[in-house]
Amino acid sequence: MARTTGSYAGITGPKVRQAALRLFAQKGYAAVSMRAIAAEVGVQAGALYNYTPDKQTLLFDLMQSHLQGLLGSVDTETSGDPVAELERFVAFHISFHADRPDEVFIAYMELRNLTPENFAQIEELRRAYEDRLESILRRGVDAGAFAIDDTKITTLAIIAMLTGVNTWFRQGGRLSLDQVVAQYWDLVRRAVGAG
Amino acid sequence: MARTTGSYAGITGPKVRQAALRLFAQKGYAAVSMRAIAAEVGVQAGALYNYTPDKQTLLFDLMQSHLQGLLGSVDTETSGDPVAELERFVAFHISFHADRPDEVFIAYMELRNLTPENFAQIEELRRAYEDRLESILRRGVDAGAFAIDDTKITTLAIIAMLTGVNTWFRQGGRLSLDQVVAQYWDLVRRAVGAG
DNA sequence: TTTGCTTTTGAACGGGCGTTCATTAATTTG
DNA sequence: CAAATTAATGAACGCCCGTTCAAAAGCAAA
Repeated sequence: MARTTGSYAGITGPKVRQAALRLFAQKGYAAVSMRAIAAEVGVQAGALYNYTPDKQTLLFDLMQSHLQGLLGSVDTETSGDPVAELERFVAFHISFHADRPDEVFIAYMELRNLTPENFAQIEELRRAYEDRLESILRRGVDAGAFAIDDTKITTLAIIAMLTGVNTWFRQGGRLSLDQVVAQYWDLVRRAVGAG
Repeated sequence: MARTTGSYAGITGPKVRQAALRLFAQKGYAAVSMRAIAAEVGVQAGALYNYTPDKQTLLFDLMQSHLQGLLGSVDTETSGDPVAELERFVAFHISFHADRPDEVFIAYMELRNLTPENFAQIEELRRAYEDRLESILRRGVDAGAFAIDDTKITTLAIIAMLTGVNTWFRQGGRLSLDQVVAQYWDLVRRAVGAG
């Protein structure tokens, strides 16, 4: 046998990414073999190399896509109202992450499985995202809207708190996403001393 | 060769645990071989099986010890002053975790590498710890000291925020541990509406 | 219908994996 | 000093790993 009936790169390619995403999130990068990914796609291991040069790049591409999507979706315009901007950020972060649990899990858990060069690139994207939040906080402090000692620490604290939602939130659970967002906005709003 | 000069179970045993701890934290459970742990200890792979029945149990024991230490060290007495109890909890959590970065990392990152039975046991310990915080929050709400909508969510949000310290805090960095504790206590105190 | 391109197979490569165990050396016990 | 116990070796077990590649089959264009 060789090429199989109905096989197209435009179909198999995305399937490979989806299978890798699911399995990496579920079992971890190191615990997932290329043969396991291939089995999930319904193909032999060798065929995966039509879609990625190697396993490491497959991981890196998944992380990079996720973070680029995150950076591309977060609001960047300044309204002059830091409180409103912060509220928007909180709602955006929780919603975006809740929609992509596997991507988020991988982006946080598999950093140590990146080569140093790939790690540096991913870290840069993450830092750029954190900077978006810190910029809101700084402008809020300057405007007298927030009472914060250290914007860097507060940035990291808020992001850790918000990302933590993904460890327990499930669609269809006790609380709707809107309710969760409202709860966390309450916590964040008061933590930064706004209102 | 066989038994080596100066070899004692009381020395090799802890070495095995330390090596596994360090390597699991650095590279991840699945990416660390028994041979790599043995090399770190300075022994052949077969000798490890004098100290653990298998690799899985080695991981489980590390997690269990950590969480039992956590539960055994957290303050359990109720003072009647929920604000003071919460402040104590924040300081304890940050300090205890800052002293044990490898244990914390493993306890959060390697959950998916536990067998279902082992996972259930670890989860029970974690939940018991979370319950300590939630109990403080509930008593504070009852006493009118805190303004919180949902104590369960607030518990998870606070723990995620505090544990996040471990992703960036390093001894000898820009901030001392006391400064970090003070910053986070500010954030938490205001988030729960105390003072 | 032939040609050329795309896609996959399946075998093979060298190597590492967790674990077991007979053997042996170091140490303690009597 | 002899016997018993402890702690390690090192080879072996069967198996899985990431990756490569010649060969073959499906498909599109002429």
